[in-house]
Amino acid sequence: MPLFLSTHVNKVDRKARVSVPAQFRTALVGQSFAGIIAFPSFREAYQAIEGSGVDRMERLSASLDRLNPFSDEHDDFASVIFGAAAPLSFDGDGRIVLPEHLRAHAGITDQAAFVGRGATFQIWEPDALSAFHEEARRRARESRANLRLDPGRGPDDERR
Amino acid sequence: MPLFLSTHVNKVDRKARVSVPAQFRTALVGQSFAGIIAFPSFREAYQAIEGSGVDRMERLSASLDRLNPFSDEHDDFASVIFGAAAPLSFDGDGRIVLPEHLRAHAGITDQAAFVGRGATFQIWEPDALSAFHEEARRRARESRANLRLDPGRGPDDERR
DNA sequence: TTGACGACCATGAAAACCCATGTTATCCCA
DNA sequence: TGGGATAACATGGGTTTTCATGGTCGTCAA
Repeated sequence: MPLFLSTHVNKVDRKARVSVPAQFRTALVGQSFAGIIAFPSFREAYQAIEGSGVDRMERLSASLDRLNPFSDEHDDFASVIFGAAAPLSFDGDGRIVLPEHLRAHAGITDQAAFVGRGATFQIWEPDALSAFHEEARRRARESRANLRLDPGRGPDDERR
Repeated sequence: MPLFLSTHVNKVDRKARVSVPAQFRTALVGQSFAGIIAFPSFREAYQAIEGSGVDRMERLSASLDRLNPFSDEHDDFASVIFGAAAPLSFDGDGRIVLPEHLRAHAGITDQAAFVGRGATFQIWEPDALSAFHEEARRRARESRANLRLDPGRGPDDERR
């Protein structure tokens, strides 16, 4: 299982290519597809791109398919995730091209920040990322304050 | 097992031919039939065309047969699916011909959107797709909670 | 004959591939 | 430990290949 750590900011050239951080690439060796799977995160709070290796997608697909192939339950989900997901293969130098709809979603123009998240990673427009970090820090401070009043909560709890 | 991802909009020419996206075709190499199986989706919510490789149809048939071979339920299901399913073979350039009854069902005239759904895909009239997609996105956000990745879980996996 | 269908060919646009370069990090040896 | 050599990596540009799309010709059947 791959492990994605730390943040790397790379340049997006005029052909919309970006180098995937070497660390991330080595985390992905041995997967059945030499590249990444990317799809727009559908959170309200921010517009980033979610990324992972194919293996994770295959597991996801298999889970959905096995449960009940024709149920309404996962119908929306399948369309939204798989329909918007793009397999982005590495070129000889470990770069991918970011499709227009993904760049638009994340507001990416000439730089992209790869943010490790453990089993997955995200791709951000650098300024949006720092703004988000700022917010996160602020919220973290607040919840630390709340901690005194409400001992059940920690900085992590609002994430899920 | 094939993995169908992203959305491709292709033209339907006056002979009702459409290119099946190259990505989808490569996902299907090695199957016992060089083409796709298509049948009208029997959902209330929308009229699209369901598509997959033969292998999946064979598996579907096998599991139906194994579970409850002589039930009425199975009977209805079998006639609806297999009766309306059409094997559409690729021509030399990877195109298929969309039969009239399928085009009518989905309202397809001069464009067809292939939407990846993991183990299967759908074929839509582009405008109908965007209408549905908007709704689906909204609903998916709300019910994100109850999805779980089957094998190899990590701390992140239950989120989406 | 007409109309549907399959095989084959042509073409423009877009994507994948290959090579070159500067820069940074890493290694090795004095 | 310093400093030069070397390898790894991010980045830019050009070139070839793939792909979607349109068309024509021939065949078989209604």
